[in-house]
Amino acid sequence: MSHKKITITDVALAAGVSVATVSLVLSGKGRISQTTSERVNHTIDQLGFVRNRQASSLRGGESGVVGLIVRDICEPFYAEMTAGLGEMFEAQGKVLFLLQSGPAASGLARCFDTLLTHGVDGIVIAGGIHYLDEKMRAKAVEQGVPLICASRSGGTEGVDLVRPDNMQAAKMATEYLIRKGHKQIAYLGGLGNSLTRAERLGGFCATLLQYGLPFRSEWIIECDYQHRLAADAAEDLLRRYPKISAIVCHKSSVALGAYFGVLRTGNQVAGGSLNSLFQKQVALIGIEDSPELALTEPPLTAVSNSAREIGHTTARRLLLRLAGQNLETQDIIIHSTIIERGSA
Amino acid sequence: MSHKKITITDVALAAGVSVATVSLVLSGKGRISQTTSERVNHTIDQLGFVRNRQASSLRGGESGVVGLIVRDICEPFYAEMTAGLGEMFEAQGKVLFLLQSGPAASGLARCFDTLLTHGVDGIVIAGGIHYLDEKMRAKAVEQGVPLICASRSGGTEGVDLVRPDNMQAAKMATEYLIRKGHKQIAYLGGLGNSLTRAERLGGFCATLLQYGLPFRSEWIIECDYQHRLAADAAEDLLRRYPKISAIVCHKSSVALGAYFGVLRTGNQVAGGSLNSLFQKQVALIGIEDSPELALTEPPLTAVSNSAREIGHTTARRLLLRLAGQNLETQDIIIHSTIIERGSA
DNA sequence: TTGAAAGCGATACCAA
DNA sequence: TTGGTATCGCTTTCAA
Repeated sequence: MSHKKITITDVALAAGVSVATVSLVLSGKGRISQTTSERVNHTIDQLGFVRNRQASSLRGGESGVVGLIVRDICEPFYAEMTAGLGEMFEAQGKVLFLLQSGPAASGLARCFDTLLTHGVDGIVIAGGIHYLDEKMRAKAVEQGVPLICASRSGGTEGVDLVRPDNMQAAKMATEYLIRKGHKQIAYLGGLGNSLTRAERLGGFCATLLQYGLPFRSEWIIECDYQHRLAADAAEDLLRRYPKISAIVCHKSSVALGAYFGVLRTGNQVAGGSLNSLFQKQVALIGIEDSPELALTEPPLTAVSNSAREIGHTTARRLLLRLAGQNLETQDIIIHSTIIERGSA
Repeated sequence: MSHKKITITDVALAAGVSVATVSLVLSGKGRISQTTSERVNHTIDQLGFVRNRQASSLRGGESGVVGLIVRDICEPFYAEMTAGLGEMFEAQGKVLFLLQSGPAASGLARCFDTLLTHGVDGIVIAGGIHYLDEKMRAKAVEQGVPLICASRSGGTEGVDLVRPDNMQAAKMATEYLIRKGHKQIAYLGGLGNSLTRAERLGGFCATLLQYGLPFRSEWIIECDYQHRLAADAAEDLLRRYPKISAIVCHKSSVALGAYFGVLRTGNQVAGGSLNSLFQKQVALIGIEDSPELALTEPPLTAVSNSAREIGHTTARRLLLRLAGQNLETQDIIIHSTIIERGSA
């Protein structure tokens, strides 16, 4: 018993005007008299008419849909970036297709085709952008669909890219520790094949050099996303090199892990009240913030991840392209700020 | 210089067949000879043709699009549920519209209209479902668009709902503590107006009664999402009622906060090695797991949030409805499991 | 200011 | 097994 769907024809009939008029009222384009406009609008919500965007975009206009391909929406960074994107687009009356590419290369290509077939106006690729190949690029150009990447690390050719300034973030973190008087600083976390990590390490090392501090490669420790390993690694590092007085943590989960690692060594995390003069204090700072870091005692200072801002900026950039602007491809770098919480 | 878009007409022309034939090849419906089929397929990817789904769904078919309205994608629970939904739908060749309704009631209605206008085949509402009113319900029915809710707590009428079993989750958590020998158990976290909390409290109280344990309303403490407050609340609670030996935590962030609260009182969290016989041990258990809970020393036991499974189940249910099954509206309840980590 | 009519790209029915 | 063609709902000239 599905009530026959209401179309502009029905509206036109009921309002006693032509379909063309209804269409004009809908889009607010032609000059329509006050009275007609009101009458049409009235019949529209009397009949419960909903405009069919598929039909309108078929005829010529935009679809009002942008596609987002994200590797894994569960990663807080991408979740927040997605939220930022969504906010911005929804404010423009656009809506987001969300596809998850997963870890495999084939995922991206599959998502890409799906989006094209659905007639999106533009595509945002977030994460896993190294899988973006020339073939996809070409296809996007051919279809006239602008492409833009948002990622945690750099490295694409001929495509707009919005990303955090990993180097600057690490620099800020390191300088923060140095200004607090630390001279023996280690870097903990991330895996060797991570581009993001490479960039952050760059900032870390450069800052040490800049301040004339020693750089020791044994103080740069890999450890993967499993929290517990970060704690182990921190503990091990501190036991082996008791001189270390501060650690730059590759990401927030590592910072949290390191926090527990420090406690296990019997030392204190710097910033809290000094309970004992016999305990050494180790300072921690995280790159990429997360709410959990506010929780420890003392709470941990971190560098913001700027995920939401990256989302906003990406959306704005894509909107420019959609507006038909002919722009050079560009890397847009979003800076981070320090979120000081009292650890030092 | 946008290359004119390739349509099936172009393909038909190039392959020397009719558009009807191409369409049949595309959908694999009519019986087409091997040779023709191959020739068509060949020209298709020679010309780089991409099928326009807007056009096909206009004519009659499904759009292959499902709308998802989520209050805030940044909440890990909903992020993971979204991931589960996406996986399932993508496996069926469907794609997800993601809209964020935000905290306001108006948000839901706006998202809802947007989705209808875009011609989605079905709609999933995740979170904020108490804003779902009769008007929207009616509109969905009128448009023939199945509606389904996925949420953390119950309470809708006439709409399919997939949700966790909050009561059972709290029951499990409480029983877990009781079996470890605890008799003085408190409940910490959540706000009074939360339905989810009400359900969990129900399970908590029922279990206490069932085991003949005392139920004291002063041991049921509200505290909001700010982590730090959870620590304060736990500390305060334990100082005021030193008899309390275990706490059921409303969610994972509260559990983490409570962990620090316990430490501040000078007590130990149960499960670790006994450092001192003079310290009391307080057991913690979280409802809704999160990776951070594996991090503390000792790691915290929790009840799984089953977010991904809720996503899967919701998707399956909607797919049934899309397949035209005429089903009774139903509440589907997903059970939780204990993730034991050694705290007790 | 409004109306009539020609498509947009794909589908599906009816013929051939 | 294939080909013509009306049709989906809407936009957009061009006339009235």
